[in-house]
Amino acid sequence: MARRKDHAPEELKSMAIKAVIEFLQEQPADKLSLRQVAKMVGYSPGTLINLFGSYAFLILAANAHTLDHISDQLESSMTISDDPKEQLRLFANAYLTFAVEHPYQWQILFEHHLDEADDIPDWQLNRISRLFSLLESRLKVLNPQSSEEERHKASRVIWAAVHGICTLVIDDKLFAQETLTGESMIQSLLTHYLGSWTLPEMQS
Amino acid sequence: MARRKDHAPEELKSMAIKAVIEFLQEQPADKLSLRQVAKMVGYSPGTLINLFGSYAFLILAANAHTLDHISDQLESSMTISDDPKEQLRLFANAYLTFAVEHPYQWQILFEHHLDEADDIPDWQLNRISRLFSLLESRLKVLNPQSSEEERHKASRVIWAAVHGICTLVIDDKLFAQETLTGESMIQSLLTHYLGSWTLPEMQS
DNA sequence: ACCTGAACACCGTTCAAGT
DNA sequence: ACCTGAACACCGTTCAAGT
Repeated sequence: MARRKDHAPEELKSMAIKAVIEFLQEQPADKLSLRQVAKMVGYSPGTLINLFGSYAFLILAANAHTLDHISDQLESSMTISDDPKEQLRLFANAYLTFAVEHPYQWQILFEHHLDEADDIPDWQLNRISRLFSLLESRLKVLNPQSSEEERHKASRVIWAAVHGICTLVIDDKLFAQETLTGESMIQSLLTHYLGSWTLPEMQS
Repeated sequence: MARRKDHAPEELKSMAIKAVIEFLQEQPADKLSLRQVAKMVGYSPGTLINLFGSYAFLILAANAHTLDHISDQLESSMTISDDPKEQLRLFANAYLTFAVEHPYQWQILFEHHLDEADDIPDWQLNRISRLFSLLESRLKVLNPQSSEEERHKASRVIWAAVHGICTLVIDDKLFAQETLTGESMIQSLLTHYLGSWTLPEMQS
């Protein structure tokens, strides 16, 4: 008794993505399944596979949505201040805030490993490189004498460090005293790393 | 036709753990399954569940093994030098090296989230806090005036940062030029963070 | 053209039955 | 006492059949 629902493909796609993200607000990724999502949107599992190609690609589409959301938040967080140092702090804290408030949604963004065959989609590359550009431009204001290569490296070191702080804070794997918050770690990281990096005789 | 194999429980346990780790040298965690492990050791899935309690606890036991292995490597890496700065660099690089050489085994160590109900086992707490102590003692040599709280924080910032570098290097999510290696990122991190952190007027 | 529902090959877990 | 094998309730994916 196959019954045609009146949803355009694109409409159904965004419904499925929305369902995934909704689910991840309360339950971890390993509790999620294609059949669950299908039930949520009122279609059969096969239909979703027809639409997205596979369950893995559905997750990938949801991750695209998440990444858009995050980059919007990060960009707008920067507008609060004009001081480049403060902007970097806001940037990093906005990232931490998202991770803490949506841990399961954030985790699946990095724990969903697609098969090595298919490469990273373009949209992801563009989003990320835009965020790195923002970091690099703030670094240039902080240290105009720095080379492009130095800023390239520094932006990635900072981003990886902030990312690591978020990961371990969420998983509670820091075995730290309660006084040690993610924010104060970011503060420490930026203060000291940038403190040295912006010195005139800075190198590498 | 149930046939009793002549393996003591502890023997079978270590066989299963070994099988898990062997598997993860070549295939990612999501390809692994209890039934696979059972086949490898020549027992039924139910037997392994009887032994470990669940599949999740089998993975946890394998992770305990991995953590032992890593902490051994980290500790011995430090003995190569007497310079505390160099020791920290060796420490971090040993961590990176393990992650790069055993990516799937390393990933499952952090991507295996047990249910929030059961807490972190003691062995893990001990192993990790020992590694943090090592970091903190090197920091004390570098900056004897620092307070215990400052070293507590700095050790966690450095560890989280190095961890983040490893994560993103393995997943190739840095969108970096080929000249930018994990080692050079660690170098940059330690040089600049410690450069500022060891200054006399250091604070927080 | 679009969608379903049954089938397939998996999965972790349980437990009565075998030795 | 120890282990198995069938059963159970899941899973992603495929595809002939329905509308």
